[in-house]
Amino acid sequence: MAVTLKDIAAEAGVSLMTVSNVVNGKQARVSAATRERILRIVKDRGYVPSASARSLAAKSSRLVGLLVPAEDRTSLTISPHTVEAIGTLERELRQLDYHLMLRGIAHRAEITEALRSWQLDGAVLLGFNDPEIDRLTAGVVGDVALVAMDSYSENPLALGVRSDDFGGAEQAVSHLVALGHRRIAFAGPAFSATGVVRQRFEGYRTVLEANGIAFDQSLVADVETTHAGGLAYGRRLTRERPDVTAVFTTADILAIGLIEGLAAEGRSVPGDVSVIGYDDSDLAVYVTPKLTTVAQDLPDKAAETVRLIMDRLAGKARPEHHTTLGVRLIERGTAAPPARQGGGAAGTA
Amino acid sequence: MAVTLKDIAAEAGVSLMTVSNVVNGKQARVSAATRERILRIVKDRGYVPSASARSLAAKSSRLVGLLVPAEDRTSLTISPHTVEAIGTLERELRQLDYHLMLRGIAHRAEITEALRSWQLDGAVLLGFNDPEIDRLTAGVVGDVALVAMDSYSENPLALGVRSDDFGGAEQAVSHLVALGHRRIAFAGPAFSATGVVRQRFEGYRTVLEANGIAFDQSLVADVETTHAGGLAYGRRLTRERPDVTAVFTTADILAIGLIEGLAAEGRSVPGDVSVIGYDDSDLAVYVTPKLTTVAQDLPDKAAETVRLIMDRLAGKARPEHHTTLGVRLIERGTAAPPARQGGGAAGTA
DNA sequence: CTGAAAGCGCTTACAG
DNA sequence: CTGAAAGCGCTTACAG
Repeated sequence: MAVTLKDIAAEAGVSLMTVSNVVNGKQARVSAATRERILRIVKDRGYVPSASARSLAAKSSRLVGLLVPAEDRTSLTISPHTVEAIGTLERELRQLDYHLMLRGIAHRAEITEALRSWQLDGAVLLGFNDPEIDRLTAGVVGDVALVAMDSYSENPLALGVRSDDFGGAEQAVSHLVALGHRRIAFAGPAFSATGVVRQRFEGYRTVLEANGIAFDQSLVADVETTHAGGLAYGRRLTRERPDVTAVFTTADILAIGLIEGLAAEGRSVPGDVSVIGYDDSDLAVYVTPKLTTVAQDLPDKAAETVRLIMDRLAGKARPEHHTTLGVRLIERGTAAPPARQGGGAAGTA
Repeated sequence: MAVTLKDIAAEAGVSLMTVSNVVNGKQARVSAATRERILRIVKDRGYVPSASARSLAAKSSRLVGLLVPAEDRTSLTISPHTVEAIGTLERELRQLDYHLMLRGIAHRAEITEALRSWQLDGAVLLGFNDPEIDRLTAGVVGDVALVAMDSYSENPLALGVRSDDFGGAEQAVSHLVALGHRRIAFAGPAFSATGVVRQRFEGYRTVLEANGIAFDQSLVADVETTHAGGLAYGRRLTRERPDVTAVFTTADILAIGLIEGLAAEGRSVPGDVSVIGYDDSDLAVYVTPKLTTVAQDLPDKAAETVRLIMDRLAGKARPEHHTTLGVRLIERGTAAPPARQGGGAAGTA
């Protein structure tokens, strides 16, 4: 078997405890000489502490879960925009000597199971919507340090970290208005009373109002956050609302599909229609023209998430409010003045 | 604290052991009546077994590591093409009641550490290159069930699962030759004697030879697998080798950058130059024209990876050979006959 | 500054 | 079919 604390203790001629203290860096409790000798042996023998023994004996597992919704027999849907978060989460945790367990959640009970079975110190909820988070009770999550990314739930059991979705929408739509657009559509997935998409919608509506543009419910489109969703919407929009000169979307991928759908109907971007995306994913610069979009700092969001978890673990009080990170509009090539507004592109070039 | 085996045993009036047997489904050892009674209580009390206690006592942790190379202070580089694999890996494992631990590896010693500290039953190596895998010794990895994805290493310590890279290149380059191309470049990252890129290169070279096309070393370009890498290469290629009419690339992202670089120099795809990508990532259909590319079945690869690990855990003999999965060329819009070959596009339209 | 004891929640032989 | 004992490798009080 692998070498254990006992082996090291025997070789060093000290007790288990002393080795344990040294390994865990409780310096004050061991003389420098002893410490160095033990560290030598630990290194020579290639001792690696047993995490399961440690979790069992201590109250801490040094394990954080990354919980992601998943259909039962289905793979995790990891959107391109969450991938980046995963990598950063892992790094931040690794640097603090924590480990990341990735777990798909098909039923709510699996949250409890994941948390309890591995005695997770904390967990981040990625991709759950607000109603799901609202429903979390102490019975389900115990008192694990929980952080929900992109949540607007007021459930005190799960701290929220998100970016300024309302402000992002404001920036995007203001930009469109400043360019001269008046008939601006909103395209995103169905939303409820709360959540990321709702916030962006409110930002959109607020800017319209502030600029004296009447809100038109028929300009709000329920579009799935996929390329196909955007594409279908682009065609539909051309047929049903050729008067629309700009669209604010809730995701780059949707915006890119939209642009293709528009093109399929002979309408160019930004010549005939301006389009603004959201996320500033890598994709945004791979397409032509490059996408004007709202950028959020994912690494920053992930780092903040880890910080919140660590604060909670360190026994700090729960913060009063959610954490909101800034966003900014990245102007590229898909938003322009409504020069040739209306009609198809075919005869206008 | 949470409810334990002991609590259940007490409530059911049986021994710890009996509950343990029931929970672990060792049916033969407990009467049906007792079993049902225990199961009831387990459910009512919401008992969740402690994974750390179990790993400590048993020889199995039911934990599989996903080890990914990572610079020290850097996030994991999760290429879009590996993301899909992660999701599928998680699902397959979850269905078998295993868990996935995601771990970035900065130094080789961290592999040992990850494996030993959590007593991982198995691990998949994702994104390591062949020389790194060659260097793995029993001292580093013990006898954990190890599977390296996309590896051509002959190291018996890490079984390999990959797709038919040689064949994929053959299909792509044959297609180009059939279209009438003779000056076909190869663009991919630097490669050594073995590995994925080397295989694709050999496939490329083999097809050229089979068709009586002299191999030209100056047509083999060392290009980083990024959009920027492809873009720079596109510009360079136009200036230095305007006679090239087709490029076979080792990644979609590189191909997309290449197309943009070509366009920046006034050359169109596929009008002036044909381009074939690799991976059939989502990206491939987001760009215009849609990318002709070689598709590999990532979910299948992930499933096969899990199967190999489980076989090893079940004590089956190590397979004789690596597992190789099929690939296929997806013809879309970036490969066409070399109609207007040579020169820039500006005056040829 | 260092140590002996108890215990974390399980499973593994081994008895009956 | 069921149980009492030992032990997995640690940490946590508590003594000295």
